[in-house]
Amino acid sequence: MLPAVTLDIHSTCGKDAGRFFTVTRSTKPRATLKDVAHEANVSLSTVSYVLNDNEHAQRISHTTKQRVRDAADRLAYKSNPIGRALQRGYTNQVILLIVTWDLATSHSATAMAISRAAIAQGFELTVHVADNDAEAEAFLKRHLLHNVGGLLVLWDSPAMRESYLVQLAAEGVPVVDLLPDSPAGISTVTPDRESAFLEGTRHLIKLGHGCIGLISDTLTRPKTTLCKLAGYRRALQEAGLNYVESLVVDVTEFGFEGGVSGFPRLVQRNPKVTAAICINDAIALGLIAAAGDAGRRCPDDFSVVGFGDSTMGKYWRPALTTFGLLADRVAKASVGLVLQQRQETSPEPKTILIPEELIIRQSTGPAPNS
Amino acid sequence: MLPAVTLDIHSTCGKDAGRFFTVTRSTKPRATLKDVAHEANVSLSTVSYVLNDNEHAQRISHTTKQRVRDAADRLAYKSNPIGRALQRGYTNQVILLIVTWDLATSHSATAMAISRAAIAQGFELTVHVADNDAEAEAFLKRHLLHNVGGLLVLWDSPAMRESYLVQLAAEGVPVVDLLPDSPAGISTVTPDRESAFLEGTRHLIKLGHGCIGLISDTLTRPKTTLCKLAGYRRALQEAGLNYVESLVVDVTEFGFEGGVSGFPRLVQRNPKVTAAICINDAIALGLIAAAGDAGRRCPDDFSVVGFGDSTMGKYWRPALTTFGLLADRVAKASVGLVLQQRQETSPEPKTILIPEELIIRQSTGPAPNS
DNA sequence: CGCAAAAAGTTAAACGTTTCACTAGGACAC
DNA sequence: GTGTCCTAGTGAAACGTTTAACTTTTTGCG
Repeated sequence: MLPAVTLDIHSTCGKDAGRFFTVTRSTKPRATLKDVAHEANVSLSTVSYVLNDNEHAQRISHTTKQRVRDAADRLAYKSNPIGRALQRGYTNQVILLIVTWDLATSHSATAMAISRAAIAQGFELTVHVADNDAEAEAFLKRHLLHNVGGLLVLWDSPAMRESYLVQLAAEGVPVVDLLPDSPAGISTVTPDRESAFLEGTRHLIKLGHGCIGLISDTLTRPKTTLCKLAGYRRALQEAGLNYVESLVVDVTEFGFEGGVSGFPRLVQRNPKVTAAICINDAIALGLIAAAGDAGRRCPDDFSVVGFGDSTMGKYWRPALTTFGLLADRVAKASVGLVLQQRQETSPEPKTILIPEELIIRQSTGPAPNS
Repeated sequence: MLPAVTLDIHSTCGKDAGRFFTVTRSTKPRATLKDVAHEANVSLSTVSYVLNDNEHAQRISHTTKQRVRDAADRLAYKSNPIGRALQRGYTNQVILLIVTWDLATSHSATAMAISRAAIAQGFELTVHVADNDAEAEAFLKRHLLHNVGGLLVLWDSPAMRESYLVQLAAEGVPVVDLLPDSPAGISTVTPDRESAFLEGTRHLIKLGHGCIGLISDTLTRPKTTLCKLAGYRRALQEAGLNYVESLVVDVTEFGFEGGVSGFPRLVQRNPKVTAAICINDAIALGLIAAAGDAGRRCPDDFSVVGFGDSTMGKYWRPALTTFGLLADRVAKASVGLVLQQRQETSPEPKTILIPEELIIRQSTGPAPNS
């Protein structure tokens, strides 16, 4: 009945494994509506009405209701979601599709928050991690499309999203994209990177810094980085400061090492620079470390702002000033959007920006020569 | 048809939201087996046999098979997992239930790894995060028990696991526990904490340390901590060193601050101590920080070993010597166990221990006075 | 008393699949 | 010509729900 399978578990078996207390499976099948109906001496539909507490349930007498409920209790009846889904034509399952090379980052925290939010709205969250585009494609082609309550997508490649998400949305699946640069017509929930960098740069300006660097991605900047850059430029403009190309340093390595290599390049090109804002925390910490190695203490000689509120940054010394994403709000908003799209027959795509919170710690201070 | 819902999304709406490219839902329902049968001019059952490539499919001529497959392609038929699940009586859904107060740790990494492993075996992973025991209970009572392929559990409370998991297993749900101290009769996959601490303590002894502290949990030690303690004691015993009560320090705060407060207590009670092994990375980093504050540099004056291979520890200076869990192996083993239990009618509980890898970095060095 | 309308349920079809049991038609042997 | 076996399928029940449409009984009212 069940498909055959070959196992391949290479591992040591614990010494107290198999205490010879073997669980024997009870073969007694679970109670169904039919069983309850029989037990309560009513028809199957009556049981369904009572247990779902429908509008139709008002047409059923109180005594019968009680009899049904008692019977259900006696038989420990639990409704079978499969049967229900088949009849109703939809499930309460929301799928989170993650296609990305870097899982270490906040994605998993987002996933957990989404699970919570989904549960709160009566959904259940299925997480599908794909290692590459091909796997994700296979998944979408095969499994999906059927009866799913909604689809949330964390997919690095905009091209791939373009080719699949639009089609899915057209087929009636509520799709919400969690990264910017979404295809037209797809709803998006994403952190407000521009406002964050606006606020972060403002923070540095207010501290007296007049020459502020931006440590960025590789040259082929994704939309996420462009948003951050835009915020940075707006803050400079507001304050009447010039935007200088040389203050934006592109690092090729994405993490800590990127920050380490970025510092000398930034300082060499701009001797007067006293602060920098970085596109993520790891780069920021690398920058602090490299600055320290070069004899410039943070925050006395050099201020640094990160992005992402990593645990690393929290416990680093000096503790990192950074932006925390309100993962709960992202989760709530995206699940909410799915729900909303399920209701409407021709939903209008929405973009919801979730603000990031500036967390001021020790890595930013007054400009040294002020 | 769909349940009504009230939304409550408080957030700024992006300026380029709703580019007035509205996706209109095609109302055309998806093709079913029936449609394919009609298209190919065969009976419904024939289509089922062909598309599943059953043993019965051998009784069907090659030409008919091709006709069916062509028809399915033309209609873009995709099998409906709900219908299938209802008929078969089981799903390929594995549920990961996480009930814990600390989500920041490796749980989410494990979750992602399990998702991967599940997919590789043809399952899909549903993650259910519960904030407390009551929520988890509600979930198990309501949703679960039905048609689920398996249940993986990360639940802090052993008492709760005791009361639910055993019952579930008896009802035929393959249950795998991912924390130690499992109820009797439940299969477990868990890191081999004892061997890790054995190896970690050995590492310190080999470096010449003769007085090694252990920074532990609160006094009501969970099984996880007891395992670690056992490994520590075994290593001491092997080396002919005495086990001294005062070298084991219980900290009340679980994270970084715990390490900070633990250091003075350890040193005060044992002036000769030159190294410590900690039950997690955060405590270890706190310990290093506190040691530095007290004028004892790591690793020259004081060696520290952590547990968990956090990103923090990786980029800390000095980089932390710690243990990395092979999350992929945990995932593979646990999904494998679920599969295995599904096959057997009265499965024997197994305990699989996954080894942890000692990652030697900069926070451990030769004992100072050797 | 007679009729309408409300109250309290019941019947049966439908959702999409799987699979056991059956059959129509032909080939082959005797 | 009859019986047996094989090939290539078909028919129909079953899985557990939901729900539109119907029925039966009771009550209200003139």
